[in-house]
Amino acid sequence: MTPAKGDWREARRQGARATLLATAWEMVREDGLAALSLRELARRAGITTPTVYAYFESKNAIFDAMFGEAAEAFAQTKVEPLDTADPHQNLVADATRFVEFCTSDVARYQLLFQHPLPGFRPSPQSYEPAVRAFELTRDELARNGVHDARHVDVWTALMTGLVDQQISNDPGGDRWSRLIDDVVRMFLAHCRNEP
Amino acid sequence: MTPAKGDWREARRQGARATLLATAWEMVREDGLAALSLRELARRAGITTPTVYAYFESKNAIFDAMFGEAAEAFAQTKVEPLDTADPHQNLVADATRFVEFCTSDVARYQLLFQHPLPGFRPSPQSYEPAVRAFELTRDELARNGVHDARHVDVWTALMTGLVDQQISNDPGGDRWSRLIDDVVRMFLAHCRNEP
DNA sequence: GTCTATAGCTGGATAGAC
DNA sequence: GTCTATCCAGCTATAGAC
Repeated sequence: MTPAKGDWREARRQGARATLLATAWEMVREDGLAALSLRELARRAGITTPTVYAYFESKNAIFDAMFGEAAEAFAQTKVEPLDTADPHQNLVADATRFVEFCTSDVARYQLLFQHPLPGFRPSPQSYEPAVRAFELTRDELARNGVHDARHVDVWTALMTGLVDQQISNDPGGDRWSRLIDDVVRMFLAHCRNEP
Repeated sequence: MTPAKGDWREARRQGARATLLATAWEMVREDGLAALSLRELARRAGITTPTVYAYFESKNAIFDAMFGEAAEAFAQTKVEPLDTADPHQNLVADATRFVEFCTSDVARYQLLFQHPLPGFRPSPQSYEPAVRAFELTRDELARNGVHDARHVDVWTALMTGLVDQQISNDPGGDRWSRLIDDVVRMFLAHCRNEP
């Protein structure tokens, strides 16, 4: 058994890590992923730059931890059960959650689904929750009778397209997110007609 | 009338500018937009850093000129006439050109349609060809009986989604670009059913 | 674990000679 | 227009005292 003293230390350590990550999220939300600097991160957290290295071995280790948090948050959006017994309505709800998840934190979306950081690849551990979450979307589509891999790809393109246009051309608005209903109807009609 | 000597000088100057821009495109294609550095640009072009400032007043001026070239190239994809008399087939051809244009040069696509450079806004002159080109897509949709603004937004989301997934998850392949046919059929059927 | 100090690099931009 | 030389700022990361 680990002694209690060690637990305290470890808890303190994890708390400090969490504080740094929260501060890092603040920064990338304000100025984009590329603008994360360890100096500014340390300054905001009230420590000095070298101390950051007591908690993360490199800048990429910070991004990896952030990626892990983002993937976990994404997986979390899938566990709360959808409300209705109607598969169509559940798919709409799933899409709504997805678009909301992405547009509510653009930096998180970019870190998770685009690859805007040259030289950074998430570790398998950080990546795993995202894969798990994607499987659940496949299940949701299957309950709507959508099994064809091509149709699944059309679905991901549709979701990404709505998010991308919303972020790029109407940030903070709902010009594209309000189209979810139409788009789901269009998609399911298409899959039914061309199985 | 401008004397011939001035014309030579001006032509030389424009040629040097063009060389620098071509080199800049090379660099951003290799390493992304954020990786453009004036030192490296000068090195590759065989001049020194201060000389770059003889042709562009700042780094953002270079990005603006690149944006202008990208917008002009985009407009150019719209002027070659589409082949058939069938509006549906023309829309497919238009979509194919668009996806090809975007996926064949990711950096150009990002510069033109996403906004990945904090602090950079294209000048109106550079932006104008892109607006012109978008109007032509609206016309193409109108010839297919699509007039509703919501439907136009669904169209742009579809195109962006295909491009985005193709770039992010199958670079160099055709996993999403080959879905254009299906997607256009899906879209037009939807617009016909819900006018 | 936290600090001071600093190495070592890269960046955009400018001064001034030629 | 082109150069050398330089300024000033930013960055990641490390050494070593405490």
